[in-house]
Amino acid sequence: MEKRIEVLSRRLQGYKFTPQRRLVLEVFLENEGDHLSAEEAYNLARVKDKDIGIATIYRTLDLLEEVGILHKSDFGDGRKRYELSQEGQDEHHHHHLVCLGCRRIQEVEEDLLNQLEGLVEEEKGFLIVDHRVQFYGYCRPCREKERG
Amino acid sequence: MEKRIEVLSRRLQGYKFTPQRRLVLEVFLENEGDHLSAEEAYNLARVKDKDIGIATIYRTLDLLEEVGILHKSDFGDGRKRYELSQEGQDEHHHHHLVCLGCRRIQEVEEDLLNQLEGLVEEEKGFLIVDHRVQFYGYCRPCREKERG
DNA sequence: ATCCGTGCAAAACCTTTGCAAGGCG
DNA sequence: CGCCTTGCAAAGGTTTTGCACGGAT
Repeated sequence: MEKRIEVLSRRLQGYKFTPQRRLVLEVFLENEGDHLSAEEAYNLARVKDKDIGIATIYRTLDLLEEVGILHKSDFGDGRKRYELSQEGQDEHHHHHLVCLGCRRIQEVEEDLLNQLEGLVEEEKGFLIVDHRVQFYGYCRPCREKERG
Repeated sequence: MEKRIEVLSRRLQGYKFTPQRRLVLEVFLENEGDHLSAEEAYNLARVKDKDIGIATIYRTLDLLEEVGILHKSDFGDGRKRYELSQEGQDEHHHHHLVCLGCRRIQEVEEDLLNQLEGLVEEEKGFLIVDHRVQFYGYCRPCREKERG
């Protein structure tokens, strides 16, 4: 954990690695795989530093996204969400499963969209630089609970 | 146009077909294919009725979505957008091209996602009931302007 | 008279910004 | 000192809500 924080913090060259910024980073490392909203990150951070401000959270999220540590998403629930960027991933292939039951978000790895993208570029002359794919439905636990 | 309005208005059974609601419907019919935000719809509606209120627009958009006349989307630009639902379309297959240059949104018809959806359901046990696919990039006019 | 729908203004919600104070080289 | 960062509070942008008025049944 210490090691990972240290490695990630190197991307903050030119910016100070303040206790608050470190704290936000910790929160995301401790909740890896989660897609946290600013408020959620704020609440988690406040457990360790009750004086941290929400504005600092927003500013830190912006910063961490700018340097590529976090990735911002929007699932249409009225707030932006952030997740730890996967190392070595080219930042372009994100598929999310948004459960309409529990609102949990999981990821899918496959990228079968490439052929579709090729078609679109060819037919529409539209140069694709990013895409967003979200599936809405019900995850296995929610489906089982429903049946139960 | 009159005919289409009359047909669509039948879906409002149980609700009054007021002049304001009719006006909002007209705006969407006259701008078919566009993805209008509440404010845009408001401005277009005000041309014909300068006294219409923004709250009425919001309430009407909700209502028209509820009865299936409009479809709501969120392209991550901080406001919800509405488009006329396509007749006979099962409301499930929307692909959008969001131009990062001019912010115009166009649609793609193909649905090559079915196979991907099948895979997801099989592997993750996630029952998909809707999806959102958005491509971000540059449309042909913007690319040509760039080159010029 | 009763509903429902409207317009206005206020509130709500998430996010950003201004600013004075703090931290640290 | 000078610069960056912080926390607070205020402001901003979008959407929702409370409320009294008004029109239609």
